[in-house]
Amino acid sequence: MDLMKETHPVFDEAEDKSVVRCSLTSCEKCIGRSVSMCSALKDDEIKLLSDISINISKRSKQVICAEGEMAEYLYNVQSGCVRISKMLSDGRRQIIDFLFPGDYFGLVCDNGYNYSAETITDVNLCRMPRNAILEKIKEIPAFSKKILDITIHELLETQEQRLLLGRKNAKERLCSFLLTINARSSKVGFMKKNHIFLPMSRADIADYLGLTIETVSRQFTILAKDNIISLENSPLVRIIDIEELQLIASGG
Amino acid sequence: MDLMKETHPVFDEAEDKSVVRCSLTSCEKCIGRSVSMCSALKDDEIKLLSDISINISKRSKQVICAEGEMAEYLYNVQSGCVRISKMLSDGRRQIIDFLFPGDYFGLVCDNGYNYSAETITDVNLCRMPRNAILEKIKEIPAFSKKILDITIHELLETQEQRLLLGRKNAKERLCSFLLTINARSSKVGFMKKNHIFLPMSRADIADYLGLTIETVSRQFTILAKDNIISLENSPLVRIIDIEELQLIASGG
DNA sequence: CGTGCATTTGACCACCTTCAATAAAGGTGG
DNA sequence: CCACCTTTATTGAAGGTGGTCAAATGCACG
Repeated sequence: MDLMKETHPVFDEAEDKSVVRCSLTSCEKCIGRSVSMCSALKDDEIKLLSDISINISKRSKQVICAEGEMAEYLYNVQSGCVRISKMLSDGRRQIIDFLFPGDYFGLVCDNGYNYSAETITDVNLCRMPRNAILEKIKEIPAFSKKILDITIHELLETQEQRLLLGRKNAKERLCSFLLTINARSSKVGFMKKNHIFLPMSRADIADYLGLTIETVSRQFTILAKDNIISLENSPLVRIIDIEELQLIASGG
Repeated sequence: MDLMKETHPVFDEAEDKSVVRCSLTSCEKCIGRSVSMCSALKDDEIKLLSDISINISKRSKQVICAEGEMAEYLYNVQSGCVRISKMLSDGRRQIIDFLFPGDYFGLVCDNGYNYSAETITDVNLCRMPRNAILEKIKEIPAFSKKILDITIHELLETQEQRLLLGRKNAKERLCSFLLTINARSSKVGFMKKNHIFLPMSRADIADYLGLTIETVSRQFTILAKDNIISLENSPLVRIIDIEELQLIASGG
């Protein structure tokens, strides 16, 4: 049974007791209140949302939702790291994004979810019914505008990523990745300057960058040998030469 | 001077006389009125928009706007084909999308345009001031919702494209491309069933698919030899075996 | 201290790119 | 209308970047 849990992360007996009704106080403390879509809502509007939202805790390596599944809910990441990905029938995988506190997912889909979402670390989520959100979008212009702004920003990043996948080499891809993660985690503010925490595996990074595990590992080694980064304490990466990193990332 | 025109498509002495005020009747005839963002507007709202919009005609191979430039306008394609692309400093290019009648561009940017737009064929455009559109978004919920829907759809397609660029091989990429163009041009309804009109060059297709001209050309030849498509009359492609095309595109 | 998994490293290989030549198509001027 | 030139597309041969396969190392956990 322990093995089943590992290979089929859908098993999560802890789920039941980890689901709790959302309270106003939990909304007050939520990071989404200041940086995510909820920041466009007034206190009384938040109240309406919190009434239909629940807090969910999940252990790492669990499935939150699967590609193709009916899209019932929208999720906001409150703590931890989530990956969203798409798959080809033979198992080739493309990771679309790594989500950190304040990010949400589940809005962008037509009919069913167009990607799977899985936890990378232990995660706290806020789960809202999708159709209720769509109602709010129609009713509250400021909310609609905020969602649009976030979606546009997401589209910009995805277009940047297409330039990476279509035209950058392995080294340039990894440098771009490190800078992206650095910028995002420093924005959420839970890392020392120029220190990057990488909760995801080499396989995840590879599937995000359109490379293999081996190529990612080799490029890490090369960047460390060239004194551009340091890999001293494992899941942490220290950026030594950020200018050089930026130069490589942008294609020389 | 003629040479300048070729290498620097920014020169377009015909532009002045090809710019005309937008009229209500031109809005009535515009394809955007039924399929694009304008479909969310009532007649009197269209009137307000048409007052601040102008119609622009451009010859093929002209620059509409350049990456990094101040984003003043939003454009709606009324006829012809436009490509939008991003570049690396050394000239490597990634085409983000080919735009057909009914498509618009210029909304998604932060500060300046994040991509260049160039005409592939002769093109008719509707040009609107960007900040006026942003005002309308705030004022008219139905308009805001429509823009959001279009943006979400765009994001879905861009994510699908990331799976292509990150994980598909050359043959799968070209098959996916042919199916995408086929679906889009049949939606606008100006092509015979299973006939695809490809106004863009091999170089454009290559830069869209993250490949080289030669690889694209070779894959075309292979698909034709395998009787999956036919290349008889040049810019037109006929799909012979669409099921096979779909099978290859989705990774076997 | 041994097992299991992730990561690193090495050797070889394949797909796509690069370079180069040829063919076809398109545009211009005589 | 044809000759000439330019541009674009096709095809071939050689080369390189990243993939595949395999082994070794490191690390966490019982």
